[in-house]
Amino acid sequence: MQLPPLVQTFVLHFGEMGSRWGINRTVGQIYALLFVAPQPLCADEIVERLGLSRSNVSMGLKELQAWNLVRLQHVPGDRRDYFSTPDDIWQIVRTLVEERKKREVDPTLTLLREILMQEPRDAEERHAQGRLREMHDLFELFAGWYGDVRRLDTERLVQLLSLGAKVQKVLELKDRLSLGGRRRDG
Amino acid sequence: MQLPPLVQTFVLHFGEMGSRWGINRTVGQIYALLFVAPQPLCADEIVERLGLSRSNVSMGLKELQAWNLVRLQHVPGDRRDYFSTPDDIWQIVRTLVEERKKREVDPTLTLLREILMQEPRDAEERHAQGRLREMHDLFELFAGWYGDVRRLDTERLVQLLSLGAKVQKVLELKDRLSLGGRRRDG
DNA sequence: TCGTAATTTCAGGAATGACTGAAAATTGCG
DNA sequence: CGCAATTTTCAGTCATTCCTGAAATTACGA
Repeated sequence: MQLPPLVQTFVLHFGEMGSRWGINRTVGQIYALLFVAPQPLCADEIVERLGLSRSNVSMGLKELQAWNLVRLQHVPGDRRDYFSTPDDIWQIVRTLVEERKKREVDPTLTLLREILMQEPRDAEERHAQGRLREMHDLFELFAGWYGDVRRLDTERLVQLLSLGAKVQKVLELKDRLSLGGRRRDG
Repeated sequence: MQLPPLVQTFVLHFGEMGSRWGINRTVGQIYALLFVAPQPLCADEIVERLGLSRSNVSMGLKELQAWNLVRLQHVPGDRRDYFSTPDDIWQIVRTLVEERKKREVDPTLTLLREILMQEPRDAEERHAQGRLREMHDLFELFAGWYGDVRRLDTERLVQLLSLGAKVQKVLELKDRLSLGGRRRDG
């Protein structure tokens, strides 16, 4: 591995983190390298810097493309593919969350709905359905929140996150101001 | 595997999902089973229902305990340990997020801070630090938001999530009402 | 269309992680 | 304390995933 020490530390850490996230170590390392690179890299450059085989890098890049996490670019007069991550880190976050939702949350919701449609055969199944309904409602709540929030432009999103729980204060203020308005409960 | 069909569907799915999350399939299955069980189960019951070896179940339960995801209980007049998940699903969510933060976010933040303390040796390292500062700030933002929000009681948290981006509307209202107050930009 | 550069595929080997049974350790009771 | 029930540990085996080099395929310019 032929990297500046500072970059190497990060690449190794990110590779390990990747493996705790169902992403394999190599893919994590490739992504980390692209993330900090000042300009797009071609596969051979990645091979050289990370000390992986050419085919491994090819597969890793393919996986990252399947996740929409890297962009493919071309340098004029050069036939090789060059890869980079979006400059805007928020774009990365949005893609990551979107893809994970698509692969994990949505199928789980589908399955939960199917299970909840079934007729319970006995008390045990009835109890299980109750629990799974709780889980279903939880996932729906998160999915709904996310569906809403992802539409915010980044500036407003950051504003919201910066407020944290202080939003609560604003809501209380609102409640006091608009008691005549529509209420959630009742 | 000796389970009601409805439960089996869920257990198998959850096991697969677990393996996309750095949790092994067996541990995922054990957790799923405990989650839907109407009463606490002892290790032998888990062995019987999931068709795993006794030692495998023992290791799985140990891991779940390390994550604070299961509770150990005792039945009077019975020496065996019985395990269950919290009745309150929000307690489960809180634990899960808390543990993942502790194991993944916090160490990453520590590493990023260390990297940012170093003196860059060249333009490449300088650029990498710039990118890593962006990542650091992003993680800090999320960590701060989470640190705030986790203190909310569940009712208020649900209220907040239900609102979704409509919170934005309330914030705009607030801005209009309190123009004399502190402003974020400027 | 040919030739070359670049990329992808894939079968097999390497490494990692999961699972098991047997044995050791622990626990609670008489 | 001694015993039996229960749990845990661990070395070995099994399964899965990862990684590689060689060969096939694709893409492009002349």
